Amino acid sequence: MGAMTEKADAVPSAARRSRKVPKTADTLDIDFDIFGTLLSFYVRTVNILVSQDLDARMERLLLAGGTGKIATLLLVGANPGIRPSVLAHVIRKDRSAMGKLLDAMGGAELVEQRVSPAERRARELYLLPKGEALRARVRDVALTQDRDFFSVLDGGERAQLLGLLRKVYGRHLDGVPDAG
Amino acid sequence: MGAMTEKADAVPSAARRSRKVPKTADTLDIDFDIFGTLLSFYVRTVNILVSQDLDARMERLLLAGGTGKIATLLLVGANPGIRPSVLAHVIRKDRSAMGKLLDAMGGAELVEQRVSPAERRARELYLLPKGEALRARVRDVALTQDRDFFSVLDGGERAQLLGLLRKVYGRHLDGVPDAG
DNA sequence: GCACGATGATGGTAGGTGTCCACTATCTTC
DNA sequence: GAAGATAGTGGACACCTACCATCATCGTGC
Repeated sequence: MGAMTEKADAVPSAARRSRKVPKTADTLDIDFDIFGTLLSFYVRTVNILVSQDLDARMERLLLAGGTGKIATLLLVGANPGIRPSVLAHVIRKDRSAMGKLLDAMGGAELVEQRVSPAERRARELYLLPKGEALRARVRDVALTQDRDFFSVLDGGERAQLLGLLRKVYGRHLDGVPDAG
Repeated sequence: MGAMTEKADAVPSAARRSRKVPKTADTLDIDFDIFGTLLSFYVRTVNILVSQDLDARMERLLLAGGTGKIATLLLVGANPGIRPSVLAHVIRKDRSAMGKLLDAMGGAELVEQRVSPAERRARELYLLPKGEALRARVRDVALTQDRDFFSVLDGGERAQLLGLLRKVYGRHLDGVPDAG
């Protein structure tokens, strides 16, 4: 394909590979109106794009879906004993949905729940050996995907974007440390 | 509540209002591991937060859900005659899902589809009077919500975030103009 | 002029996700 | 000891995404 809308890049994302560009209409003269200024539109659409790309790369590791599975592996791995309610809070997931995901991951022998000796209502979460093994691989893929997907940004821009998103996240989520 | 995790802000977001902070566990000493450096995690979580806030503000205007409803109103309004396939592409939505949303919006007398005289396979989209009226109100709410939600950022930071997200968006979506 | 491949839209389906609520066990406060 | 709050569980429901098959239409090549 000529120089038209093709974009040179080394790593095709999942969105790029799927045939999405309409062929018999010009998509280059769209008037975005205020959309061009809405952060929420861009956050949403970039999220869709990065999620599809990440899911495509993870699908052989994680097999089935499970929004929050990656986050759970990584955060439980880094915080053995973390509670479902804390995990749900940090990743902004409904508590009962969190419980269901943990049940599924327990069934897959990735995570186990133990009653907290400090408080018998609460559970502590720990990775099982299969979970530890998967965590290592998920970590590698996640880091690589993040680097590749956002490679259009140079190092300084990447740090800027991270800082700004963290600032927004920190502002809207109570009781969460400044991550990093 | 003391100075603990309460954050001073003028406009409580939907996420802030819902009781999400675990009460009997410390959430401030979480080790984010690599998550603290993953743009994808922040993009995803900020998206959840901003979507919930936006949905809360829009719910009386839009009544039922409809991911893409806001985008459709604004983009069809700004581009009368736009095609479903183009719209789907720009907002990264499955074409058949786009069609279903348009059917629902047609049923609500917000949007109409006309066979394109240029190509009878294609449809052109136009807002109906109810859609135009709703568009005006949705626009106001969207602009206000965006300003309030991202108010932790100053003007320069906001412009930075917008520029960086646009750059990522433009890189991963073929055939889309630099919005703005 | 016709066959074939491509395109735009439509309809159907399956699976996954998010949200909310009721309930139980447990803990704290009065 | 009662009452209210908390952590977790289970169920229900609505919504969303993704994919595929199908049809009408269009463009291209022979």
